[in-house]
Amino acid sequence: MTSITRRRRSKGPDTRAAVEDAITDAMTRLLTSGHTFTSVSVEDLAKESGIARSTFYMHFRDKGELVRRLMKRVTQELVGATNVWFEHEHPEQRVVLHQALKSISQVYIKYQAIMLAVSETSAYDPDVAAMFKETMMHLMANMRAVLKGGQKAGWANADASPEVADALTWMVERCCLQLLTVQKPAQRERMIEALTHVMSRALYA
Amino acid sequence: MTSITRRRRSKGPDTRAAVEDAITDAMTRLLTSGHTFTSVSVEDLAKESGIARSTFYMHFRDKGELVRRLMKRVTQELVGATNVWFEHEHPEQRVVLHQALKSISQVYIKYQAIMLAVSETSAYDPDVAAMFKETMMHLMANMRAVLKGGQKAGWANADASPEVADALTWMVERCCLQLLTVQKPAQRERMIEALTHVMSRALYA
DNA sequence: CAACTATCGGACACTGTGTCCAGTCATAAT
DNA sequence: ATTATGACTGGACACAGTGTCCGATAGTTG
Repeated sequence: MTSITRRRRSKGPDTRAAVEDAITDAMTRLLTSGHTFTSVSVEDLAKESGIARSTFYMHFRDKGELVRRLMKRVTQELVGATNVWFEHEHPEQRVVLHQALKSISQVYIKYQAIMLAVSETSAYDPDVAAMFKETMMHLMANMRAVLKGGQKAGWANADASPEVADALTWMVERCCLQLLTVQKPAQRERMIEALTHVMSRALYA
Repeated sequence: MTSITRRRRSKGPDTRAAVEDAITDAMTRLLTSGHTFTSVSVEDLAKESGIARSTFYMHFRDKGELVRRLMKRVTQELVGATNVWFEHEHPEQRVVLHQALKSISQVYIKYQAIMLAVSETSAYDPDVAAMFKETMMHLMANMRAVLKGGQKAGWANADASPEVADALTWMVERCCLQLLTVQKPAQRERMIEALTHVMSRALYA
């Protein structure tokens, strides 16, 4: 399949990717400049991308697919950030947890336009919602695993149920989103510290 | 103002309220039967309410205003539920906290159609978002006050910052929403217990 | 009975969506 | 150099939904 798709008949070396980058870049630009994802029409997007409206539909089924693809890019990086903690040899150290939460928040900040678009869209687009849910499930599973491992190793609180891991995961997600509405780095740091506090208290024995 | 509005010229004793109840009831019915708020058009709603589409606009500026009014009803009850804890003489008792969280979750369950509609709409409707934010601000302020009071009284963890209160508030909100997708009472109880665990650990000295 | 007014029901202009297709044009194959 | 290819254009289309407006209808009140 790939080779067929990539046989670059006509046009430049990698037109397909180039156009799609132009579109995703345009969307990111529009979101960054204050527009809501919902408020950006396909026509707006086409204009900003410098393409015809119908061309958009040659690359994406609808606006939802655009978000889904943007999300895919971010998800990997987000999971990577969580692994700072999940796969660390010493997850029982508070500094490690704090650093992981900082990394996670940095992913949110780096891709804030996308993160906000995802949380906006997943509220009403079933496909985006499913994808978002899947990511959350993945993170919750990891969190549960760390907790279980910690309980075996003795550093984690034996009273903490798997549902505690779920609750903490949701908390981190929501708070990172809230973090984006805050500008001052000092305030952001305070919020990360608060997350560290709640998590370490809930999990550590 | 009220007396002017209530001068019931024409039609039954309280036609205005009656029609609006018919509309809100119809929306609740449609949401409960599986429709998304976004997927319900004003025409659908009018049909279900047994009124003309144009009549809807005599009572509500748009669908957003309908949500806002539904939300208003619930907010009071929700705040009431939180006061089980906020205004209790002994907020340091774990059972009191647990009971408060149970009350909160029960409000979410009772009005689940509305809660889901609000969280769906506030993602893209600025007015609904503002209203939702206001409620959250209110709850966070209360949570901060309890924490501060507890620190003075000595039962609360001195290390817990005001941001900890904020994080916990967001956690409870998100988790109660998630609670609605769970059917089994036992699982719901486990989730409430998890919230109790995290909160008591984070706050109590 | 007459005045009032909420509701009806249909028309209107508008915005946005997703599909389709004939025409253009740069490129790759011959 | 010529031709075939296929991505892109740009405009038209049908469709769904929104919010406004208005004449007609019908029930209530004085």
